[in-house]
Order: sequence, then C-alpha cells, then structure tokens
Amino acid sequence: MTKQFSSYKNPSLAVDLVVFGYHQRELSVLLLNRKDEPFKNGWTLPGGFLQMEESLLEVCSRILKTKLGIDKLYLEQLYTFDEPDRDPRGRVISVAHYALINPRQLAVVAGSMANDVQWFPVNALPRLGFDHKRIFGQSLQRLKSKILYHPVGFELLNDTFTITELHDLYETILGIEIDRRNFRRKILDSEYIIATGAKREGLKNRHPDLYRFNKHLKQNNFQLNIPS
Amino acid sequence: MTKQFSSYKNPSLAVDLVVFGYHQRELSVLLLNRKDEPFKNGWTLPGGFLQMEESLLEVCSRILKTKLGIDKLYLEQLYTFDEPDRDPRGRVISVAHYALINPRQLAVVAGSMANDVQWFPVNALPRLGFDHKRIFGQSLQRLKSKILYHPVGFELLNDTFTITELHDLYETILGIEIDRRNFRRKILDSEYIIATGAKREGLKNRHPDLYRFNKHLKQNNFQLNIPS
DNA sequence: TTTACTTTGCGTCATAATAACGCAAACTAA
DNA sequence: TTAGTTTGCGTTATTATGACGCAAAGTAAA
Repeated sequence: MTKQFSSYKNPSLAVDLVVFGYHQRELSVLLLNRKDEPFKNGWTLPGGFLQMEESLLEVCSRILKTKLGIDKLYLEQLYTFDEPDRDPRGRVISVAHYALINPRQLAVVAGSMANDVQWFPVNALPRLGFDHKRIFGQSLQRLKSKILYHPVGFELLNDTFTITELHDLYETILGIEIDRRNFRRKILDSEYIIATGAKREGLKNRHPDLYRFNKHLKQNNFQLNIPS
Repeated sequence: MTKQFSSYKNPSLAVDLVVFGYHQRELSVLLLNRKDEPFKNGWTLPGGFLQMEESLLEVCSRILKTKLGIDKLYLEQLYTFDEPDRDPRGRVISVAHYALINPRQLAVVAGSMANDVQWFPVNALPRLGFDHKRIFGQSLQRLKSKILYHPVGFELLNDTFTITELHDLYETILGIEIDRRNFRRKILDSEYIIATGAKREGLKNRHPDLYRFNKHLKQNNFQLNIPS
C-alpha cells in the first residue's frame, strides 16, 4: 500500500463510469488512457475518488463534466465492486455507474475530446486495467436486459428518430436480428413511441415517419419480450 | 459530525441487511432494536461497518452470524445508498444487501433470538430509523420482480415442497391472486421443479406430490410472466 | 425520365402462449 | 358415512408471436 492511502482507516471510495454512445449501428464505450501508474499508458474506464460531502452522482457529474464537458445525461448506478485486490494501490471500493449519451452530446464530446480519451466499439475493446473489464461486461449485460423492459435505449438516440433507427439500435445492442415488421408492430402497439407529425427532410408523400418517445405513458409497463 | 468520524478523510462504509423469511403465507423481515443513539429503542435493519481488508460479503456474513447464528444463505447486493444526511452521525455510505432464509434456518433463528431482534410482517413494519424504510422498500421491489425471472423464491422454502406451497409463496410475495392451475402448468412445463418421487406424510394413493428445484437447468431461462 | 433496386408501411396466417374455468379423484373432518 | 375441501388434469376461447408477402415510396444510375 502506498503512502497515499496509509492514513485512511476505511477503504477509499471511488466511482467508475461506463459511458455508452451509439452512432451508425455501432455501440461504443469511452475509455481513458492513464498517464500515471498503475496501468500507465493503459486503457481504463473514467473514474474518480469520492470526496467527503460529495454524493455519488455528484462525483459522476464532476468526472463527466471534466473529462467530457457534458452536463446532463442518463446515469444509473450499476453495482459496487469490492474485491480487496482490485486496485494495486490499496483497498478501493468502487461504485460503478453507466451512462448513456445521445448523438448531440456525442458530437460535443467528439469536438472537445482530449487525446487521452477515446471511443471504442464494444466488440473491439483494448485490454483494460483494474477490474474494468468485468465492470464493463456487467454494464453491457445490464443495458442488454434493461432495454427489453424499460425504454432506456431512447437515451442513445436524438429526440426524434425513425422506427428504423430504433430497430437498428436494438439489433446492435442485443447482437441479434429482429424482424423489422414485428418490431414495428410491437413498438407501435405499446404506444411508447408516437409520431411527431413531421417527416424526414426531403420526403414528399410518405406518412409522418419521425417519432419520439411518449413521455405520458408510465415507463414501467414497457415490455418488448424479444428473445435473446 | 461526532468525534467518532472526524479523523476519517473518506466517508465510512457500511452494509445494511434486509433479511426475508417466509412462514405460513407471511413474508417477514428481521429488524433490530437499537440500544444506542441515534434512534435508540427504535427499529432498524441489521447492519455494520466495513473493516479494512474485509469484503462486503464478509461483513454481511459476520453480521448474520453474530446476530442470528446463521451461516449460509442466499445473499445479494442490492444498491448503494449515499445520501449525505442518511446517518446523523456523519457521512456513511451503505451497500445494502438482501438475504433469504429458509424455514430450517428460520427455526434456528427463532430459537436463539435475542430480545432485541424481531420478525415483522412486511405489511406491518414499525417506523424505521435512518433511510431504512427506503432500503427495505427497494429490497421488496427487487424480490417481487426477481422471482418472476429467476428461481430465487425457492430459497425461502424447504428443500422439498409442494406446488401449493410454492404457489402460496408467489401469491404472498406478489400480493396478487394467481390461478392455481395455470401456475401449476407453467412451473411444471418449465421443468424448473421436478418430483422427488416422495409423497407427503400420511398420503396413500396420490401421485408423488413433493417437488424440489431442478438444479440441472440453467437458471437464466426461468421466466414466469405473471402480470403484476 | 426511365429503369432497376432498396426501403418502408401495412397486412396475413399458422402456431404458441395465456387466462378462465370444468371436473372428478383424493383427501379431511364431522 | 357424509359433506366439504384440496389437488391433479383437462378443455376452450382469446391473445401474442414469428415468419413472411406485397405494393407504394424512395433512391441512384443510365
């Protein structure tokens, strides 16, 4: 244990963040290239230590703001990881969270991104430091199962979107093929997305085909029942 | 903030436990009557602080062993609660877990139970100290949803049980009526429970009607799909 | 503009899953 | 012995689902 931790009587508390972004049928995660030991020059999830008087969500916001310049996004606590040897510097317990950012925010991030920050497709991750591979895996697992019973996938899309975009998102995240017409029927029958009345740029005769999430429905009835 | 915490640079880490027991169509939770301030003489969930070098599950085991004299049981991490004012003594972050104990263990507990420990039916809880009402509520919520897609309810029953007992358990936990015959068909079709070949004491001509959980099936396919 | 190709919205149909409920044999208690 | 309850096993109508057809709308190249 290094000097940094020797004065603590409790384990240190940290948060780690799995930030998901989606673009053109690709789900990606944001990783950080470490400048310091341990895992110097290696990739890890962004994270940070909890200060006294700071809530977990505040730490998350602080990290996201500092590293990405982003304010509001979908954020959810995932799990608390406490293996005694998960951090070579000493006992650090990490409350992992995952975040979903939409295309607009993704663009902001891309514009101002430091060169130690990088997007990686979830299917092509580099080796990760600490126990971050496990944390990432569990996040992806959660995301996969959650989109089936909670309309959380919408957070990865623009405010308005086409059904095809939503369909592609689901296929990408779940990694399976979903019949386009059955998906359409299910999602429209549920009334969780509704037409905006608008049509895509350039379209002339087609019915309205831009949709948005219906915020007036209780989100807890959402149920897609797509086999995994 | 009291002296006890003033030397820490990090928030303290604790665990709180929601211990569920089931008996005769009643789901109960184990509560502790506090001897000390804060909430002296009030009821709270059992809990304890994390020592350096101790894992979260170890703390849970330690508490359960000390307070209840019980060793092995179903234990699952629930959520980490971090509201800065959740503990009047100072900043304490609690990783809540919930546990399920079976009738045999419940009997052991009942036999050796200190008078500061008591079972309360989940529908008749006393006022709880700290933010424990919220923790309890979230545990019950989790239990309710989890038994629908994971065979976790079995942990509250004996090794062998009748379908009726299982049916009653589900009705009790979910707080709804479930058609006996449809429940039977679903649970038997799924093959998650199988006949033991034995019959209940005293029965003569009836088919085997004692069942046990089928451990040979992958538990992740369990799906009951009962409307809530 | 014509032509060939792709995308999208809407519909059909066979099958599976589900909810509601009937019934008689096994069991229990008076 | 009798009356009432519990339990196992069915049936049926309705709904949900998966698989797929098809034509209008849209796109891109000649």
